[in-house]
Parts: sequence; structure tokens; C-alpha cells
Amino acid sequence: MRSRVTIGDFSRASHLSVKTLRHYHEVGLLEPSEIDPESGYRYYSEGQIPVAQVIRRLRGLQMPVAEVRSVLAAPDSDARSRLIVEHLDHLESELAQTRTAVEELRGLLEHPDAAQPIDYRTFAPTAAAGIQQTVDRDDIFAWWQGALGELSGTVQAQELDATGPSGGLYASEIFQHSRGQATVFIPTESPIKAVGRVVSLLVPAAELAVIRHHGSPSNIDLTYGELGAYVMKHEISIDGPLRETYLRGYIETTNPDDWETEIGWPIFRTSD
Amino acid sequence: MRSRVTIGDFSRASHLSVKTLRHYHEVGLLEPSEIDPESGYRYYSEGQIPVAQVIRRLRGLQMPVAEVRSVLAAPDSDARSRLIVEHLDHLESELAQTRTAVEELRGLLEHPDAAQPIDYRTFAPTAAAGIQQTVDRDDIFAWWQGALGELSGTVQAQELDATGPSGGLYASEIFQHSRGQATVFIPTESPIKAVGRVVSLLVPAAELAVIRHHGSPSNIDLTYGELGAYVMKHEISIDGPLRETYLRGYIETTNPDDWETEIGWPIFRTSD
DNA sequence: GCTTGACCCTCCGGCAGGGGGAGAGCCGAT
DNA sequence: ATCGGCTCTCCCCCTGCCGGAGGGTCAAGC
Repeated sequence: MRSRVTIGDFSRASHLSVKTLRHYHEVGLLEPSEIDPESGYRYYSEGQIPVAQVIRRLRGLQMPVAEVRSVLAAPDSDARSRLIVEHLDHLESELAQTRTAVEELRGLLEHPDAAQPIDYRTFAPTAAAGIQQTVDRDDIFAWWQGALGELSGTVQAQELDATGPSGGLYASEIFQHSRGQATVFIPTESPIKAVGRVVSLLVPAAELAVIRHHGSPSNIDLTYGELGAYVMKHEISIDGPLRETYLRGYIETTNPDDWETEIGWPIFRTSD
Repeated sequence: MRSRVTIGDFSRASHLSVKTLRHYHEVGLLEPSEIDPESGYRYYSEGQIPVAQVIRRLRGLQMPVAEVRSVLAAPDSDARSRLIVEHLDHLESELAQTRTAVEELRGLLEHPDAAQPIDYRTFAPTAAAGIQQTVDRDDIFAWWQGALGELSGTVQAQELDATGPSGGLYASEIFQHSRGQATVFIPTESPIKAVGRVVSLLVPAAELAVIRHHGSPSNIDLTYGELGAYVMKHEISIDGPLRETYLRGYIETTNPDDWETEIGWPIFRTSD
């Protein structure tokens, strides 16, 4: 017969370590049902076992502690489920990304790519319809698809003629600090009427070192690496956002293997 | 014209942040090709771009820095590939585990389980053939399958009769600290001749609070939770390793849905 | 009632893998 | 000579705990 359940007993019953239980107390995730004011001993009740189980599950799925706390604080089980499902969806998309990355890497290990020639190209300032937003690096592919879809739809709806292939501008902060300004655009003769995220904008002039990338963008970083190495070797300064031109891309065909992208780095400051 | 490539230039070319590059220098992952002894300025060479790319890839796939270092230090590209493929395989298995956990949780959100009755049961000491090892919690399911397979094969090869269903003992450290002693066993009349991991052992007596778990072990923790709550509520001390009895398990059928496991917690110290 | 050993407490430090910012030094273009 | 934009080192912060030191407590056995 035992009057109160100590932290050690609760640890064995819940499969959470004593250290972890103390930590969860400290951060307010799982408060002991009683604390002896003299000794500071923590005592738990059996009703906290299910709570501990939920925490263990969600933490096991990498849900951050703060998020677990809000799940536990949810007013009803519907809200709880919604939060959990949200996290699960997030997990699924991460899973899919990891899977793609793994497969790409396996592929590269088996047959590495051939090197591409590097060129210089000068772009004049161009009027265009575009979408510009601040994005997270991890979301960039999904963002790119969505934005380009919306953009081409809007351009077609207004019956404007594209005066060249679609393209994108990507601030280097996106890659260096996981977050930054991204733009996709389609050059147009006459300005587009702003609808949704689409606005009319001016793509600045630039002098670029460019290289081509074939196929899906999932290993485009390697092509960027070649370009970066070249630019360094030839002692040219890199300046300004990355620029991609979608010679054949998402708008033309949805099969990533057929995509053809020209990527480039501005090598001198563009004139204002 | 620029004589040397500074950390900022290299950061833009490699898509690694300046902070990250300094960190990689500190931990010896990517040493600048030159360091000005006066100013301490780090200078990089273009040959380091591909190295930076590899690091970025592998880190992006959660490979620990130490492991990346050993990939870079590998003597030839075969060794390199082997290390990478090893990590990819590890990733795949984690992916699969996460996927199972996600699906289990989705299922539980839709139709929660019914509660099981709890019993007491006394086990006498039993002679058995078994496998005993220290295992990691994350590997426990794979370990369990392998060990049980080897065990039942060895028992059959020596033509011994099982005197009861197979079972397992799991030290609570496995769950509390992710690592501990695990045992699987098949009770036998006569002692088994030791082959491979299989040895003859004595399963100690125990008095247990038991509950049944239906189906795959992937959400057995919930059933453990019910048992833990019961044991706490009735003010009984938990002591000794968890004990599972595989009434119908991996040996009998490979379909996890048909499995039937009795799990139990020793509630008093077993007599020596 | 007292000792003993197994608990429990708090506090400090550390792990990966960096990020943020302070304060100072450096570089090179005008 | 100056100025703006680099860069340097240092130190603390983050998450989610684990390990250990040093000291108090609890309950069982004598």
C-alpha cells in the first residue's frame, strides 16, 4: 500500500524518464497533481497516465513541446484532432521531401551528371506580370508551382501575350538564411491588371553568368555549385538575386524530366 | 578583379550562411583554404564549392556532422558511397517507422480502442531457450522479429517441445532511457544447446498484473498506459521488467492483425 | 527510535548545430 | 584620409533533454 505516487513510480508507469518528467513540469507540459511544499517532492495521479501517453506519442513524432502544449490545452477533442492532423500532414510532406532527396542522391551516386557549359548573358529591363512574396526555403518548390500556375492562368485570362519565357528571381537570403524574397514572372508587352497575387512589375536589367539545368529542380543545387565555382574561379563578384529562366517548365509541361532551366548569377551590380 | 574569396562571397556561392561556414571551420568540417595570420580573415578557393555542396546535401538529410566528416575523409569514392548509402538506408527505415506511427495515430483519432479487462497472474520459474541482448528502443521491433525467428528456428532444429507460448522480458530502462536488456524466450522441457545467440536460461517467477493487447505492437504503448494507470490506481508497486506473452505472435502467424499479446507488470519483487 | 539505503530535490554544465548581436578590427575605393 | 561594408572573436540563446554533484527525505528493518 502506497499513499502517493512518486515521480519514479510514475516514470515506470508512463515510460517517460524522471528527467523528462521534471523537464515537462518545468515547461508546464505536465504538472504533478500535487507538490509537497516542504520537500518539493512531486506526486502524480493515475489520471495523468493518458496525458503522458499523448505527450509521448506526439513528441515521438517530433511535435515541438509548445505545440504539444496547445494540443493539450485545446478546448475540445475536435480542436485537438485538428491540431494533430495538421502536424501529421506537415510530417507527410516532410516525409515526401526526404524521400525525393534520398532518391535523387541515390541516383546521383549511380550516374553523376555531365558538366554544362557556362555562358554570359545580358538581360535588358523587362516589363512583366509577376508574383512576389517572402518564402521559406523548404516551401519553395510548392510555392513555385502554385505561383506559376496562378500567374499563367491570370495572364491567359487577360489574353496577354508572353514576350518571352517565364522566369524567377530569388534573393540569396532564401538559401543562406532559409527565408527571403522570391519572384516569378512572365514578360508581357502591356501591363497586367492586378488580380490576386499577380501584379505588374519591372524585371531589372542584369549581366549574368548562366548555365543550363535539365530536369527536375530537386538537384538544381549541384548545377548552382558548378556555376558558383566557375564564378569564383574567374574572380567575378556575385551580386544580386539569382535568376532563373524557365525555357521549358511547369507552364509548358508537368513532367519535370522535360524541364529545361537556365540559371544565372548577376555578376555586376545592375544599373539603376 | 578580386584577389581572394572572402567568407561572404563563398557564402553566396555555396548557399551556406556565414555563421554556418564559421561553425564548419570550427568543427573541422570545411577548413578555409587560407587564413590571414594577421587579421584572421578566412579565404576560400573554388575547389571547395563541391565539398560545400556535399556537406549541404548530407546535412539536409540530417546526417550528423561527425558522419559527414567521415564521408569527406573516406579514402575513395566507393567507401564514400557506402557510407552515404548506409545513411540513406537508415533514413528509409526511419521514414517507414514514422509513416506507421502517423497512420496508427490517424486511425486512433478516428476510432479509439475499447478497454480491456485487467487480471492478476502468477508465473512460476520456467526453464526456457532464449535470446538476451541490450537493445535500443527504436530498434526493438526489428530486433524482436529477428530474435524470435532465430529462436524458433533453433528450437525446431533441435526438436525440442515448447511447453508454453513464447514470451519476452523488457527492462524498464529500455522505455525510460531508450536502451536496456531485452529477452525473448520459448519455454522448453530440456535445456537447449547454445547456438548463435540462443542460450538456455531460467525465466524468473513473477506476480503480474496483466492485460491483453490485440493486433500489431505499434500502439501497444496505449495498452501499457491502461495497465500503468490501473496499477497506480490500486496502489501497487511496479517492480522488475515488463513481461509479454505471445499467445499468438510472430511465430504463429506473420499477419500482425491476428497477433494476441498478454502484457504484464510485476507487482512485487520476485523471490530469489 | 534510529539507521540505512533508496529515493527525491535543485543547480550546474553539456550535447548538436547553429542564430543574434556586441564591440572591435580590416579592406579597398574614392 | 575616410567611409561603408566587410570580417573577426566572444558570449549568450534556442530545443529537449541527459549526467552528475551535493544534499534532503522517506519508509522499512532492527
